Amino acid sequence: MPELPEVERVRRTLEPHLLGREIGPVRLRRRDICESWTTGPDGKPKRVRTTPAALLQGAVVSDLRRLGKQLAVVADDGRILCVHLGMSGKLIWRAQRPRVAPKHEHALWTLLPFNRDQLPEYLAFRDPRRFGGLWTFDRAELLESARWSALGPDALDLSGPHLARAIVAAKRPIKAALLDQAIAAGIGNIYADEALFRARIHPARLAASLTRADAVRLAAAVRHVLKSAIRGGGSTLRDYRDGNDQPGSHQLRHAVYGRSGKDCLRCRAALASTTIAGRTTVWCPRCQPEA
DNA sequence: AGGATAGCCTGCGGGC
DNA sequence: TGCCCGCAGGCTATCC
Repeated sequence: MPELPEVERVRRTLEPHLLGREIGPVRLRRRDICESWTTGPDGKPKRVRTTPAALLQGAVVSDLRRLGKQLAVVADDGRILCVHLGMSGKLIWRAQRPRVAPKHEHALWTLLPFNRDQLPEYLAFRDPRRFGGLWTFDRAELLESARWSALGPDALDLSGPHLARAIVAAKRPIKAALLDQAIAAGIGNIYADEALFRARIHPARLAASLTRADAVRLAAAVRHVLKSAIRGGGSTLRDYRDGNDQPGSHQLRHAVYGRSGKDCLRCRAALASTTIAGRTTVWCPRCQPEA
């Protein structure tokens, strides 16, 4: 699924289509992919049935925000829609409504035209595996308090000192810590491996065993790898498409992910692979020593 | 209490 | 050709 760079590409490609737009009729085909919350009389969040209004029908989009792998469509009246793409989710702008709804297209928003002589456009959420989903809140602060507060800083801003502090006592592999969204939001399996390779740190090393210098180097590698992937349009292994349905090309630049058994691009040693935190992990035994 | 593991889903590619 | 298996970019609930 999309990790931070892919979600950021979706955000950037959808921005021109959505900002300032009024949302028309909304169609939710599968109710079970969406969760809606309002502020109760006691001020506490209250789960409610999803309505078209909760899905921003009638609202004007004022902002498109991202934290880690999550995207939020902000309306000018405070309503907010959070989208998580999971493994196979796509959020795609369409110039026309398809004659037949594509399989697994769970939600479709009408984007009203800016001028009367133009036709409406559409925004579609499609997610075959349904690991992703939609969350709506009647106030933007609810998204922060109910959902985004569980996330660490966005991985694009991950600082060495923050990472060092977060892992100082962590008795798990450093790769598992990188995948933990509470430590930094946005890193997934691809970019965890790529960042560890760049920082020359073995993925199975106990997180607490990293020196402060290691952590500083690793945080810089995370930022570099993510920024480079954003420039490359994200990684399209199979499914990923940006908001305009275009694939990325950064997969061509992966140094280790998906290259098990192939030569290390730095030293020519054969890349090794194993399972860490339940995920396939690839590294160079020579460039990323165990010690 | 933190950390590992199974489970949620569909689709695709490889091997037989 | 076709079927079955394993595997996939994420996260959570559950167990130890």
